[in-house]
Amino acid sequence: MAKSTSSRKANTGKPGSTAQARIIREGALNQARRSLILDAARAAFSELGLDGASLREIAKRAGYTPGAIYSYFANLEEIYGALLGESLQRLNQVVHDAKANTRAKPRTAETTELLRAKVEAFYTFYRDNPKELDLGFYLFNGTKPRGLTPELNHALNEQLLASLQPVRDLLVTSGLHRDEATVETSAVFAHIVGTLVLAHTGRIRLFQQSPDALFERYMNSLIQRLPVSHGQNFT
Amino acid sequence: MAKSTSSRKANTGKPGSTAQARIIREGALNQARRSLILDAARAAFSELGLDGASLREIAKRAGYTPGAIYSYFANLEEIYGALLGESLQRLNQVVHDAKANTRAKPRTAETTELLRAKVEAFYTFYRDNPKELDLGFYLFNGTKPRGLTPELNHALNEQLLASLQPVRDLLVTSGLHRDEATVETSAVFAHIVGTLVLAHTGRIRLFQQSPDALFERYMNSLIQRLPVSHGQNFT
Amino acid sequence: MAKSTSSRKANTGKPGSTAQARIIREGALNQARRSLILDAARAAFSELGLDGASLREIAKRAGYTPGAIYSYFANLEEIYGALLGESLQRLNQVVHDAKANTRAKPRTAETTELLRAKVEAFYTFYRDNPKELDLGFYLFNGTKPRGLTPELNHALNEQLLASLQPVRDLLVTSGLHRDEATVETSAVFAHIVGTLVLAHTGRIRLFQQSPDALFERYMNSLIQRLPVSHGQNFT
Amino acid sequence: MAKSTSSRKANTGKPGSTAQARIIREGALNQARRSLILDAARAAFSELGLDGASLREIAKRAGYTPGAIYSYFANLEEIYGALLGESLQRLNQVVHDAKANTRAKPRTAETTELLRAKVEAFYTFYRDNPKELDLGFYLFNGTKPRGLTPELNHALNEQLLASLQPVRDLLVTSGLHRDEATVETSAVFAHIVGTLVLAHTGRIRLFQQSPDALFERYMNSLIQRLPVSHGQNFT
DNA sequence: CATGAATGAGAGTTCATTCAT
DNA sequence: GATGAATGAACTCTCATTCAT
Repeated sequence: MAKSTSSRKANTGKPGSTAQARIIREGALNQARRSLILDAARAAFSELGLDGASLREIAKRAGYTPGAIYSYFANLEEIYGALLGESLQRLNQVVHDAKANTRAKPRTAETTELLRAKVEAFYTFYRDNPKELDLGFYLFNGTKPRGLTPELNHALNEQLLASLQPVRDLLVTSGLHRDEATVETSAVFAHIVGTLVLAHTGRIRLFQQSPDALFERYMNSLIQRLPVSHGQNFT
Repeated sequence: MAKSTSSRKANTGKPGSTAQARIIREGALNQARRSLILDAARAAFSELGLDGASLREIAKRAGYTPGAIYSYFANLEEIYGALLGESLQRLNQVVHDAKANTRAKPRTAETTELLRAKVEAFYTFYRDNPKELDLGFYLFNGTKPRGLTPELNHALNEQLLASLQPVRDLLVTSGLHRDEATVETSAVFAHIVGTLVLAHTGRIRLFQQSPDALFERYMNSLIQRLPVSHGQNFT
Repeated sequence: MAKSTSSRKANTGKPGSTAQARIIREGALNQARRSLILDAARAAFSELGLDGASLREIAKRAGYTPGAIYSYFANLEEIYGALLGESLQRLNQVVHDAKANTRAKPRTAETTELLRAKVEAFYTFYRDNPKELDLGFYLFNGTKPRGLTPELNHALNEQLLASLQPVRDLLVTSGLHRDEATVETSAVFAHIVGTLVLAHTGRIRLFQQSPDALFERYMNSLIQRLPVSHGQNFT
Repeated sequence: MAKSTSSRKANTGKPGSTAQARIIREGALNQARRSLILDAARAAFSELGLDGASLREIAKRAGYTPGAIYSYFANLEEIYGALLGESLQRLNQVVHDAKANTRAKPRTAETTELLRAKVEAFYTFYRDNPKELDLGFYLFNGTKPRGLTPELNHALNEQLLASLQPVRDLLVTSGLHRDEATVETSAVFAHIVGTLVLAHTGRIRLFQQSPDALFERYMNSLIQRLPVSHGQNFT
């Protein structure tokens, strides 16, 4: 059946454009419109929160009728999943792209500075996109068990792990045992999440603290605790 | 309220009771029924999560009809607010009641052990009542403080601060400068929140970590960093 | 909880009317409004068929908003079930009330004439309320498995059996063995259903037949086959 | 249609073929694809029932997209109509092909046995294809002939009559007056339909009967009532 | 105080059908 | 002929809140 569809399709291509070209073109269009919807979803979500990002609202913002959305996504949760997937992909990119700031201290330990840069990239990403942090937490097992197929859940988890992998690797490079590196990665992740959650919910102001300061403090202490190359030990 | 003491209810007051006595008595009754509703709300909320704790559900569990709830609370969010207030009160109690575990090391630095006990009480409270952590985050979702009056918001914040005050005090006692103690309190709060958020959303399993281990690790490092009385320095 | 509700309710009755009286009154009101909705549902169903009898349509006809219906019925299927239950109750009544027409043949076998009257009552009921025949068939296992709890299904089946019980009893009285009476009851039921289905779908006109004639023909042959008292054999 | 032979398709006609030949060939193609769709529809319908046989589902099973269906059928109901037409055609075939089972009783009255065979073929057809019985009833639901054109309706009726014609003819051959044969044909049709409707809706189980037994019982009584050639009376 | 029927808005989803390509 | 995105209307159902009683 699937075969017969494609063969039929293959024969109906407009003259001058191969079937394959059309498929690619249409696939691109499709992808673009999916993106359009995801943009609308992200905007709705970021302005109104998860509860406000109803299918109707997303459709309205995307310039669609509600039913039209179902041409691109099977259901609302698939949109949420796609949104989170996109977010994690950007996070991944950001962390991977992060480079050590060697401007000020040219001859210091590069590993340490790279580690700092990567963790900071992670921190900054969620600091500046607060809702994307919510997205993951709202979506999964925890507070609001919003479906998600096990496969998607798994894939998303992998993406998250991948984002933190460079951090762990650098911790190992810095002399930490692998297990210890994993623990430290979890800890720094937890610290960042905690700091940002408090910041986003206005709790951090209670202590007249800034999230940036808290984060930097933790980062410094982390680096201090590393066995080698804190930058000071080879004057 | 004055209106509600209508003609057909006027003669239900017991004879021989002054108006004031009746008001007090009724106020107490009122308070009791508010509690009843809050109990129902807490149960519903803890079993079904925020989404499941609809007004209908709460009313049903409290043995009331939906409309009746509005005699005690202006709206659903006021219930949530009250719930959070209650939660923070319990948290306060728990932290204040926490005693140093001096069983094993009778002559060790009590301050340090008391600090550990208090922070642990805080941690344990939220670890064992995960939904109560959610509550605060849902209610004060950054830009969207869900219908809480500024006064209530302020009061709740004060309660939270009060819960952590003992921790800050002990940090000062331990030799930290006041500002530094505040920062450290924020940091430990953030770490706990982060750890638990990751735990509740299943994220911590990704790293094959347990929240307890992560917490204890942080706690130990915190105590290590204190200027005095780590228990080792006066053999 | 249930107890506390009722006790509370008991104390709030208006003066001059006992709580019980109010409950009865309100129960009656409730019942009346349920009836109103069922009337609307029956009308919608009879005019538009099952597909047209949407909850919206029923609500509109009853003068309600869709949501209001849910104060009286848990869901649409419960309405259908109630409709069918009501229908079967009327059928039961009609069959039970059917009396032998002894006007013309005063000294003939009463049993036979009573049998004829009962079966005819059954036939006439569905002939004159064609949609109510559909209702049962659409509702159950068959064509459109529209839910229905097993309990309700069972209850409805019992009602249907009860309607035909008098027929079976009279067949036994007429000398048929019990098993044979059951078979004959099924057969006559099937024949009536078939005749009416063909009539309602316009199929019977194809043969230029009238359902009444077909029915009477079958009835006569049935009576002819009875072992005793056809009315002619004891001049 | 003329429009559809558009410029880009004009040169797809094989060279050397006359316009008429092409029309015929295309007509055949058309017919074949209609069949393809009807096959899909029948499968969907027989597996999922009328409600499940949505246009989307049919299209999917046929390897088409929804819009493509409209090249072959004006709307969904036309598909249903065609499906019913096809069904009746098969019914016709089945009845016509039915031969007397003369194996056991070689010298018995052939007419009677042939009659039995034909009626049984009719019965068996609908017993084994229950959904096809539904089809007719859904389509011609009394007051609401679901979108069938009068012509189609007429044609379908003729097909149904034709299926039963052999039965009527054999009844005449068996000695029944023509009118009486028509009545009996209607009656047996009604009985079969009633029996099967009860069977398909699970109603027959209420009486612990099997449809086959009920049918055979009726068939025997019918043959018994025939004026001649029951096979026993002319040794 | 308490009831609970009712509102009105909105949720996600499905569908036959249309039409530009 | 065929695509498949899009419409628009419909679907059942849930909810916080109101208000006459």
